[in-house]
Amino acid sequence: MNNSSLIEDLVPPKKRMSPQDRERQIVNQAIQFFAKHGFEGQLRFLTEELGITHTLLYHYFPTKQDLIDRVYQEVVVQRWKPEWEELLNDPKISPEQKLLDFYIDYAQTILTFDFVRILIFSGLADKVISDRFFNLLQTTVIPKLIRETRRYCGIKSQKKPTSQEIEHLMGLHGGIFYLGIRRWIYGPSFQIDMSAPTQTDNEIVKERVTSYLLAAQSLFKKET
Amino acid sequence: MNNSSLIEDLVPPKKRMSPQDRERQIVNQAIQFFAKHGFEGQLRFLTEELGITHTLLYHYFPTKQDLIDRVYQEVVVQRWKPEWEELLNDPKISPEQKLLDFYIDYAQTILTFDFVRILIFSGLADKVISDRFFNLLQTTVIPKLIRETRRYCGIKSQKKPTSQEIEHLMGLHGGIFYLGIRRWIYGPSFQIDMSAPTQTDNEIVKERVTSYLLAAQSLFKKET
DNA sequence: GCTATTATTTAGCAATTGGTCAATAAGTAA
DNA sequence: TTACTTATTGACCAATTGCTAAATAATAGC
Repeated sequence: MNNSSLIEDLVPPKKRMSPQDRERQIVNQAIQFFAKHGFEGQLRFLTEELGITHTLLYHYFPTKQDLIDRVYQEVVVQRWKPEWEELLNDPKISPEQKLLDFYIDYAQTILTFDFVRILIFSGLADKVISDRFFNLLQTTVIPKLIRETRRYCGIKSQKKPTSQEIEHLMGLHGGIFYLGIRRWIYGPSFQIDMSAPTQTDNEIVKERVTSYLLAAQSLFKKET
Repeated sequence: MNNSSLIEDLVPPKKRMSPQDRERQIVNQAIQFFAKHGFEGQLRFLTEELGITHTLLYHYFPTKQDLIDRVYQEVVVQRWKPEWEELLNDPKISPEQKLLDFYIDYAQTILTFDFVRILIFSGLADKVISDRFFNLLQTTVIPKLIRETRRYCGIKSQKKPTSQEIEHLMGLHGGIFYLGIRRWIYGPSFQIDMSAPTQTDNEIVKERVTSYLLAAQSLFKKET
């Protein structure tokens, strides 16, 4: 009963919360919840974790889809960085440095538990959010990445990317995304022996980008 | 009513089927069904597709889990080819040819709608089947692939694979698996422009393996 | 045709699940 | 204290879902 007891301070306050705080709390928990269980997870379990009744959840999000849409927004849409395009257009940076800087930041941004799993859950189900994300990729950074690859290889062509160039880039792209799949979907069963010294994500990304450029040179230099 | 009419022959017979045929029919449909909707798909919809009552399904598979286990077996476990190990141990084949032959057949084997999606669904959920599959990978082909990579690079070391070697291989492995993710999970939204000439899967795999070996040489030759 | 077997269906149950509505009680301003 | 707003809850609902038991009907063997 005594709200000022020390023990009570360790427990999240059960009193009335301001709508903003409560909504924030719900969304944060929902992100972790849906990333873990998928969008078919039962809302009653989510509210159980939150320590509220499921009725209160419906007060903030009238339908389950409303909550899902909000989670999509926060996890995927808002995570896209417009500065990636600026970086790739910066004339003061060399092609290899651009690719490296981009993929290191890209990897750090998307290789998280909630992003990887929610993107995959979306792809398996309605594809709404994965579509939007990949549209961004295809229309913005991919053409620039290929332009920089050509520049690195000393190719002058202004033609639109060939399927071979895109596929080669997808090899790199997939190799990096696969880090997230191993870590957040397959889980600990597919981890490398941890007793030996392991590389950091940045080191791994760097080696993949370097390998990509090296192979690009030998694949494309004969052309034009 | 006339069972011998030509039209009837085009429609699957609705009569009593032998237990073996019926079971086969159920399993085949269940594979496609679970691959499409995940393991939370409702059995009533599956039986609807089959044109039978859901009660009959329970006659053949007493619980849903029994059916799921059977699907796992057919799609993932039985798809593993023991001859992959033989191929990689064949002394008459060059390292690059081995890697190429292996990954071309591996890609053809696993880059299917049902395999890719069921493996991912499993990884997102209980991980039972993805664990088993990756254990096979880690204990059988991966060490051999790295041994052949070393041989290709002219490295004599007998030490167990380093994390750098494994990670480099994972770059290739992920790049190939990503083909399946793009095709069967993200779907048509992330397909390359089809108006231009595209590469076949075999051509793509070949270029990735070649790139992998080329990069391996420059990554590892300085050692030992 | 007759009968025994069994593939298949009809009817239904208990638990679950997304969602509703009126009642309650914690703050706030007077 | 009192009145008022509203965050929060308890009780409930219709549809769904994995699963069961008894009834039905198609087939094979005699």
